[in-house]
Amino acid sequence: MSTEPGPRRRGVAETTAAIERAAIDLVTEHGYDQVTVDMICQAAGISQRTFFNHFKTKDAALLGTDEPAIDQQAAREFIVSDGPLLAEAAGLVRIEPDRLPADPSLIMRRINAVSQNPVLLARQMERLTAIEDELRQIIALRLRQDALRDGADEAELADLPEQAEIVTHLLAGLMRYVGMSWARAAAAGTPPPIGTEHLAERLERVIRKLG
Amino acid sequence: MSTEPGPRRRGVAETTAAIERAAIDLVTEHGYDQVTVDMICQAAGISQRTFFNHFKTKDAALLGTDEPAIDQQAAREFIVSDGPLLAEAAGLVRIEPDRLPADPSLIMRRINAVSQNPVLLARQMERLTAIEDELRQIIALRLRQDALRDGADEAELADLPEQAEIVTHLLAGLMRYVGMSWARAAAAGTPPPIGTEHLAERLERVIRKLG
DNA sequence: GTCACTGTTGCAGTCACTGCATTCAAACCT
DNA sequence: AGGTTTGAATGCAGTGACTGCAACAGTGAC
Repeated sequence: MSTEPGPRRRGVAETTAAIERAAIDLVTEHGYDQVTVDMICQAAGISQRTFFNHFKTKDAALLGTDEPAIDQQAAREFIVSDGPLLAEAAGLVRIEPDRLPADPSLIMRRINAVSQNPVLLARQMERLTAIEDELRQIIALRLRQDALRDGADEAELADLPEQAEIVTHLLAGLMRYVGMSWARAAAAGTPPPIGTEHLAERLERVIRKLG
Repeated sequence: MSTEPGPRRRGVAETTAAIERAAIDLVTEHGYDQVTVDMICQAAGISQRTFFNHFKTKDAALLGTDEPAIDQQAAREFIVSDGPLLAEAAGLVRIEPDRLPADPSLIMRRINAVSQNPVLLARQMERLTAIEDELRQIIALRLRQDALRDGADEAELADLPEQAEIVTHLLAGLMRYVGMSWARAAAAGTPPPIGTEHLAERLERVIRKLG
């Protein structure tokens, strides 16, 4: 029909990357509401059906395939550590490096796009809830370690699961904070946003007030 | 045309309530995915256009018009109090009584429906973010009070806004916990779910571990 | 060459949601 | 009472996200 010979055989990874790039570019230029899936498809040179073969939703394409996950090695160390709980726990959540887009500038543009769109920001935050379960189990183990170390009684041990849940939710809130400040710094042009180290001292001060 | 004489003049409130009731009933019976807006409209005896005149989205009809809000009187007391910060702050968020549905059993059915649907649960949680801004300002005022009382220095005062944001996010996580346990208790049939009083002692124990 | 595999596609259809113009009952006015 | 205004409800046509299905075309294996 045209000069393009049927299906482009460029492999899953390339097509996926092309979609992500097109999506970010368009949203950066026109804003979230003004961009349709059809526009993204056209820019990426694929059909709409192909788009939805690669991404479950329009939002997913904008957020990318790199999801936050728990660093298993760090989790093992965290469980037996006796350092500041929240600050250490905040360091558990990472993004798997091999899932990151090949083009590094894409990350920056994505952070920019996401931080300027309430809808995307909300979706981004929702992703964190996906790992909350895993997180809760790790925190339960850590609390158990702490309790045993302190020689806790029966009643206190029984309350640990519930406490783990509270801590997990507190932590989820904290991760949202980290995400937001990261996005904000990125949007403002400040190059390397905060890590969790910077957070530790501040958290300590905050927690002292909570009692 | 039919026996029904044109548009039912039953007032906004009644129609809204009818939609809410129909929505909850259907989702309770068939599950979220199996219920379409058309079905809700038919059950409520209205047109689809009317549905969207009353609710912005399908989700909104299921969650109801009663949104969480900050109790202004409680907020004023909170700012000058020197009690446990997080536990007290968790008590600030209420649902305006006059916004609650007339039929009390509707609330129970709604909590049940929402707690069994991840999508709705997520939307419910999103609503909390709407008041986070207001919350942050109140917490900033409270932190300022605390700081002045303790005779804080210049540097510490400058850090207060950032601290207020951290506390707000921690608190947001905590409110999600309260909401979840409430929903869980309701789903399990346990009649009166926890209040924030019950939370206070537990929180104290948790926070002691966070340092 | 044939065959299985896989990435891609078109198409038809569903569902959520919107803008616009219209209708009808009730309240208001004279 | 008769005319006007108002506000809830509606029909309709259209957009945009998303799905299921069947088909098609390069790619590599035998």
